[in-house]
Amino acid sequence: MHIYDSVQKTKLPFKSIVPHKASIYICGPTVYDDSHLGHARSSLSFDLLARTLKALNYEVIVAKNFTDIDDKIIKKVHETGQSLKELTSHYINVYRQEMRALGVKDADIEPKATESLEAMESMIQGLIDKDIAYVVNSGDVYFDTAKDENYGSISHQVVADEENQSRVEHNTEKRNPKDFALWKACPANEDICFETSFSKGRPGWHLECSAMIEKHFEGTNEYSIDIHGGGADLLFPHHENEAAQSRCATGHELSKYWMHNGFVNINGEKMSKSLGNSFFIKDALKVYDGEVLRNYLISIHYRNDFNFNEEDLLNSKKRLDKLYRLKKRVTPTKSSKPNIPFQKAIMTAMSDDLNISVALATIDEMISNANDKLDENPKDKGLKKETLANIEFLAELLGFGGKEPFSYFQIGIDAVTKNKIESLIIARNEAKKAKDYEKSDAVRDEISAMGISIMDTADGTLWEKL
RNA sequence: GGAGCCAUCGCCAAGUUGGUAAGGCCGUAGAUUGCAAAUCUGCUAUUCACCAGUUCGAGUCUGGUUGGCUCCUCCA
Repeated sequence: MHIYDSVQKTKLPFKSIVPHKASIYICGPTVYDDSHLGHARSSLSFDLLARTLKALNYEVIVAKNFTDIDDKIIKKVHETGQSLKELTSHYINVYRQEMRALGVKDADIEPKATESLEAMESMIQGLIDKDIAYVVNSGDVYFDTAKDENYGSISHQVVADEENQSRVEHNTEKRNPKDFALWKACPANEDICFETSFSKGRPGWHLECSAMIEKHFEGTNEYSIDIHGGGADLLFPHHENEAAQSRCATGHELSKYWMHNGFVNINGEKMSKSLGNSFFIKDALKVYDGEVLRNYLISIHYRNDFNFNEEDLLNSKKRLDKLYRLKKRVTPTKSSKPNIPFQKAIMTAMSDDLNISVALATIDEMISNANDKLDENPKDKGLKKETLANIEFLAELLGFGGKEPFSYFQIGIDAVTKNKIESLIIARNEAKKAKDYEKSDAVRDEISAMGISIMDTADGTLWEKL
């Protein structure tokens, strides 16, 4: 397995800190709003990573956090009148459902910030004791970046004169403009806050992840985890700060490898909350099946920017349709073992920093070969069994192709419509038998008008929803 | 202002140690079919934004130019 490390900016062979085990931590969502396609892509990217490592016989532990306390959440609590718990658990549940709809496997550990306050407090206290962190009059606790000589080694952002360059207004109590909050004291009129030895307040965003990683992973004396993942926008300052805190708190590096996924753009523009052009997963799922959406979102390498548009989505759906048509041809049958060269080719591609394009090309080739052979010998049982095994292998590794093929082509069709289609097909076949092609074509037009495509095969007339 | 990424056929897109351009969509010719659809086969980039350099040889390395994007502010 080779993965691209964003810190060293090069592809590196993956050597886990404990042999045959891989620990992965992914920065999850802040739960105050619905998730958008960017969250989906990030999740999908690391889902693919975890699945690939599992297929390579690693024992994989994935942790993905929920940031369930921060200013935006507090603001929304006050706006809606809901309790903190009501609000955050709602969005956590929605997130989980949406991720499942996209075929993302649940993380093994899903820590919440509010359930990790002790770990945070002790990490902060430890940094204060070492004089790496300091408490200011307001009660805020800041990290003194000047105390960490490796600060900047993650993102390579060397901000020499940040005070002049930055557009941020700095708290004048900070020792250094680069210093960032580990803990934010709450205003007197704020009741959503937590008591600690240094002040009543809430955790800083960067600190949460560091504390949760230390809480849930054992690590070694070199690293806490193998891979830390997240969106490309988190590299700086979020991951830089995480790394600094952890380095100073534990005496070793936080993560051996850092991976960052690219953005999802809509109309060539970055999708973000502040731009207000978010495409929410819930809205996408109203129009497209979760598996189709997954297949599309993973079809472009995770580090590239992703330009979402319907034409490309339909293109990728066509490839998935072909896979399911092949599955239909080999159903029903019992699977045997996947074809070894095929399996190897897919694993080689995915082991190369998740080279999905090569994997997809390999799948297209497998489909083409299988169809070709089935054209020659439709009753080739051995081929059918192997083909089904190939598809099942893909379903496990890439998370698509696992559905029963006939139902795949009937997604969104209710029983009444289904009956109507089937009776029309019978009517058409009767007309065909009588060689009344004018009538049979008219019936076909009627079926097409319903958005259904039909195809005459040796096994009878099959239909698909377009 | 600082840091960095990207530019390959009409569209999407692969191309780790430089060795002579994967795959999909679309289009097109054919096999098959009552006609379609599906499936299969053939064809479809002397060329990788542009210029210069290194080299026997560069899409791949170096320098520059142009164009697009991101981070430095909550953000996946």
